[in-house]
Amino acid sequence: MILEYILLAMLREPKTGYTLKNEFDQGERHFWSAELSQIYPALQRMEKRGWLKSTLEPSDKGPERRVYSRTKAGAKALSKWLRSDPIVGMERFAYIAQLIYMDQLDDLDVTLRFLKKLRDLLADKLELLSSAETAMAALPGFPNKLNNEDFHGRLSLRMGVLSLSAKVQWCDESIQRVSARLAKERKYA
Amino acid sequence: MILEYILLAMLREPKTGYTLKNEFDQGERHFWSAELSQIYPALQRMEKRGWLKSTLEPSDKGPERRVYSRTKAGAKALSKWLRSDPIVGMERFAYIAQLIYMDQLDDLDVTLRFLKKLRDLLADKLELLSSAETAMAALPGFPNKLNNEDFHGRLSLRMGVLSLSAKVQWCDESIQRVSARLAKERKYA
DNA sequence: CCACGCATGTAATAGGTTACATGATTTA
DNA sequence: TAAATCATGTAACCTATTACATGCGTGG
Repeated sequence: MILEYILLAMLREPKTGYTLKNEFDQGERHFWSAELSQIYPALQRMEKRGWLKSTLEPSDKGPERRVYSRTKAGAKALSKWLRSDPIVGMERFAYIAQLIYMDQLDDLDVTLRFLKKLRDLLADKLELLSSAETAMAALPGFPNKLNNEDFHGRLSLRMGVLSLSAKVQWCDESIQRVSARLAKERKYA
Repeated sequence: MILEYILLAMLREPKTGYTLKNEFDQGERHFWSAELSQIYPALQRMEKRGWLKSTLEPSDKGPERRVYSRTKAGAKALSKWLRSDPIVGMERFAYIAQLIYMDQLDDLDVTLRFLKKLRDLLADKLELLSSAETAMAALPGFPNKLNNEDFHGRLSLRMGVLSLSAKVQWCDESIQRVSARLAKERKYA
C-alpha cells in the first residue's frame, strides 16, 4: 500500500496524523495527497504491524496529540520499498477523456473554450510549483552544495514543473490548431 | 462517475462490454483503463438508469453477446458531461514518492539506478504513443483534412506524447545531475 | 457568541483490482 | 488435448472521498 510507505517516509521525525495531513495540503507533497480519514486508520494499522509506535502528548490547544515514530521494523520496511523498482501506474486523465469524445458535439467552439479553461487551470498549478522551485533556488549553497534531502526534493519538483509546462504548451498548441480549423470551417460555411 | 461517461462516449456505435474492454487494452485509450469486472456492472447500472438499452445477439464463438446502445437520455447525459468544465484531479506519482524520500537511504547509487530504470519504463510507454502518432500521420488528408473525430484524437495523442517526452527528458537531466554529484562525492571521499 | 484552528476519530459510499466461476469454439 | 480467444458475470478485497461526531482554546 503506497500511502503507508509515504507516511512512513514522512515520519523521518515523529509527527501526528494531523501534521502529516498539513504537509500534504501545504503543497509540499505535489505528487500525492490524502484525507485525515485515510491517514488515521493507516497509522493505526502500521502501529499494529509494528512499523510505528505512538505516545500521547499534551497539546496547547485542543485534545492530546498522538505522536507516531518509526520503529526499526518500520525503517527496514521503508528501506526495502525505496530500493524496489519504480512504480509506474496507469495515469488517468479525465480531461483527455472529455476532449477526445468532444467531436461528438460537433461544435469546435466548445472544444476551444474547453482548452482555454484547461490551460488556465494547468497554468495555475504550474505557478505553484514554479514558485516553489524559485524558493528552492534561494537555498544556501544552491545548486552545488545542497544536502541530500534538498537535492532529491529539487529533482522531484523539477519533474512537476517540466511535466506541467509540457501540458500548458500542449494547450497553447492545441488552441492554435482548433482556432485555425475553426477559421477554415467558417470560410467554407 | 467518470468511467460511466467514458463508456457512454465510447458507445458511439452499439458495442458489448467485452469489446469496450478490448478498446481500452488496445492502447487506443491511453488516458484511461478499466477491468471487465468494473465495466459489466457499470453498463448494467446505466441500463437501469435509462442511459443504455441492450439486446442479446448470437455469437459465432462463445456465449451470446449483450450489445448496448445509447438511448436519447444517454446521449443527453453525455452531451452535458462533455460541456462541463475540465476535470483536473490530483495526479498521483508513486515513483516521485519513492524518489523524494530516497535521500534517507543516503546512497546515490540507488537513486541513479532508479532513475535509469524509470527512464526505460517511460521511454517504452512513449514509444507506444509515438508510433500511434506516426500511424495517425499516415491518415488520408493529414493534417489539414482530418474529420472531427480524428482531429480530436490527434490532439489527445499529442498531449500524451508531449507529457511523456517531458518526463523522459527530465529523467535524462536528473541522471546527469546525480552522476555529477556522485562524481564529486567520490572525489572528496 | 461564533468562527476558526487544533486534534482525534468513525461510517457510509464510491471507485478500482484480483480472484473466482462458467462454458463454447478455435488453433497449435 | 491443451491453450487461447470469445463472452458473461459475481465476490472479496483494497483504496479513497465525503460526511458525520466530538470537543478544547483563541481571537474577533
